[in-house]
Amino acid sequence: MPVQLLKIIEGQSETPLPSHLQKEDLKHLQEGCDHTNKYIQGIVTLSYPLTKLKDGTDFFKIVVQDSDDLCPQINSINVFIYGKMAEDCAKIIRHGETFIVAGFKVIKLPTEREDARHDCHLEVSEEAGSTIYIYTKPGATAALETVSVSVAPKYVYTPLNHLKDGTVVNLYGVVKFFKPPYISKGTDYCSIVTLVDPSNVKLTCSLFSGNLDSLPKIYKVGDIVRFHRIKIREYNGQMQGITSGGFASLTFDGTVGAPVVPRTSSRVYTFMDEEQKAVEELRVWAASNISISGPATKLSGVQPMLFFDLTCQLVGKAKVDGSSFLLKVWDGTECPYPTWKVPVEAKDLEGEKGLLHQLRNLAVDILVYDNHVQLAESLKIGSFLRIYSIHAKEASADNEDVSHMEFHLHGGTCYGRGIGVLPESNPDVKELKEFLDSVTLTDSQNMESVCSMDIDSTFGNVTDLELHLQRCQQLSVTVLTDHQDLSNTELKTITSSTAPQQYRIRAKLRTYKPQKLHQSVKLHCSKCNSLHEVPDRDDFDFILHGSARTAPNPELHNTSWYESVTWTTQEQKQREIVIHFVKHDEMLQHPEDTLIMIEGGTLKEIWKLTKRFKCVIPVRSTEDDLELLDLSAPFLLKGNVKYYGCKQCSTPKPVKNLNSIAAEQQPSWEPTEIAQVLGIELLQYVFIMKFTLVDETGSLNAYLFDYEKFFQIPASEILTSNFLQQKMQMTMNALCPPGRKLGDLPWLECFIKSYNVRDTVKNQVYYQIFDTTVAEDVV
DNA sequence: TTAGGATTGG
Repeated sequence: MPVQLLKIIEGQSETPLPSHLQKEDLKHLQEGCDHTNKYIQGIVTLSYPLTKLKDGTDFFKIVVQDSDDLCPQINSINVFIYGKMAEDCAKIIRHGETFIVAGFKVIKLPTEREDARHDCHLEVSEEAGSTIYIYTKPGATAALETVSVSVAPKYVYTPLNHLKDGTVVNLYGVVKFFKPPYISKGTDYCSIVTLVDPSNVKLTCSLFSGNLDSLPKIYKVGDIVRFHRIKIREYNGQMQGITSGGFASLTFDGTVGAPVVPRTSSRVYTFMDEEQKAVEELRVWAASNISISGPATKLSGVQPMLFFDLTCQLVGKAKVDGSSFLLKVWDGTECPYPTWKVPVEAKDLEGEKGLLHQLRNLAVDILVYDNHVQLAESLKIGSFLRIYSIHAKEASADNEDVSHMEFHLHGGTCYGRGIGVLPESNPDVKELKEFLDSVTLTDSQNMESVCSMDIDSTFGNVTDLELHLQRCQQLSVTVLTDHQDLSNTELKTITSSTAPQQYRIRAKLRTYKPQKLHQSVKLHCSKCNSLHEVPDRDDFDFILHGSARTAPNPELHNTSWYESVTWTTQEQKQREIVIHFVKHDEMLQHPEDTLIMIEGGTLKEIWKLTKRFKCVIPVRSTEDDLELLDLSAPFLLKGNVKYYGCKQCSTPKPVKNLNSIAAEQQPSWEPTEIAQVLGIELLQYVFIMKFTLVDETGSLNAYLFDYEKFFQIPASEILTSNFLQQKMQMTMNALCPPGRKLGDLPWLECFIKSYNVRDTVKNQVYYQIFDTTVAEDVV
């Protein structure tokens, strides 16, 4: 969190600006772009009197002219300063002074400007984390120069690895485990919440409150919470959080890309851009660091001996006895097993009789026990619930031929067992409601046929909507290798959102580039992030020819760690070829285990040697050592693969460093290890492709950057394998069958992440596919 | 104060 600071500095040299800040030209300023590390500098040409807004906030407006870049079209901008900063600035800012601001917000107004002023204005305030620097002219009044205001951030958030016993702190965390609020044995409700954050430290909090509403509204693992004033204590050698006076919490959906709307009962809370940023950052972190259980279980998917969470609607309830209570719920799907019916007196059953009859095959009985009874009694018919850790138990009564399924919510709160009421605004509830509505509609049309069906015909009464859903959920030609819990985002939503974010999408591949697949293979340096074309054989040949002019140096033959053999070719123009066989334990190894270094060989000769020996390193002689060839040539050949080094990032070391690998007990001659001892930054083969993806709402171009995972073909091997090239072509034909209409293209499920790329003129958002692979059965 | 995560009974 940037420290909000307002300073007066005499002369620019006295206190330099923070080094991460870069000057932004007015003409490059755009609403919606990330200006986090930018500042705007200009001369104050106009200022207005300090005023107060309707809500009492101080407001100060100035006009700042970019003195370095007097672009005739845009040379000045309005700056709106709010709150304490407005008051401070109004006191000290004078015309002609240099004004610098970082941490501003760019706002575009709908009206077109006709003067040379920017059509956006800057909004500046402590709350937005802005920093203002004013360079006063020498000789300004002494009183002004002494003004220096330093404002501490309003809230400081402690990472979970920095918690100390006995402190009261504010913190953010991702929910790793929780028990929904339940009635404790004392006087309060209790909720247990275990948080984790990017420090990877866990914190379990015991939260108590007499008011159910003031406990965090956590609905699922992965939700993000902000706690204010939580007390930290040590318990059993671990830090523990516990509610203290003034405890307050906000809870957010943990889904990347979902709106950042806090769930809270407080009417007053601080929530600024910084909070939004904190939540978004935690979401992205959580997406790849928290394992969230798979898709929610529906009644149609329950298995015996399963504990599951169910999102459902309450349609009936009844007192059974002192220690158990019956809930009748449905989720629109039908349990594939016969379900038990808990016998209760008709007079004890609360709920709409007509609906209960209508739903008699879809609603299930859940018996809740002990501590859950009191809460269950208070539930309202029609409300939406999430019941956590229901036990699905297969049982058979003596008088039954077939077994049935029972649903129990056992007593206690182990594993978060409990009942939570979901608000109608909850996205899962919205989805469920839509589904239930459609089921009710269908049922009212053919109720009799549905109800007359044999209950054992498991999927006999699948509704039209379900059929439609099944069609929509037809198998994708790609599968996700992680984060299956994320729900899909429409492409239009993605293209209209700011980056960086991560999304799960379901789209069709309209086209891709390059169409010639071998052109998709590049070499990538993970250190400097550069991409290179794979050199062709002519390049290598040329370098080999060049190095052949250097005569082998006999003094370098037969050392302690290699044995050397020299051949003279029988061609007209005689050539000398030297092969140095690297020894292990002073012994030569089998050829297939041996690394050789070669001087003076041709492309063909080297290629032949790679078939016989484990590794081949082309070298040439210098006065006192062997050295690698130019890095445009492969520094190592192993199997079918030529390994290259990054020219920019490599600092070749003496070849004798290989000795350290040779001396290992069982030298593996791994290219990464060889590269390391030779000071080579290994370039990796990678597929780079551009996929044009479409769905019903829009399209976007996403880059595929894949070493091996997506195609399940190593990029390093494809250039030398006809078989793999054919396999890749077939894969692409499956993902994007040539000559098909858009509607007939298969679906792809992918993860994509958006990211910003800024050049001198503008910021652009790109998308990259990740954690996605071609489905096994596609090729 | 309460709970302090860590299933399986009715």
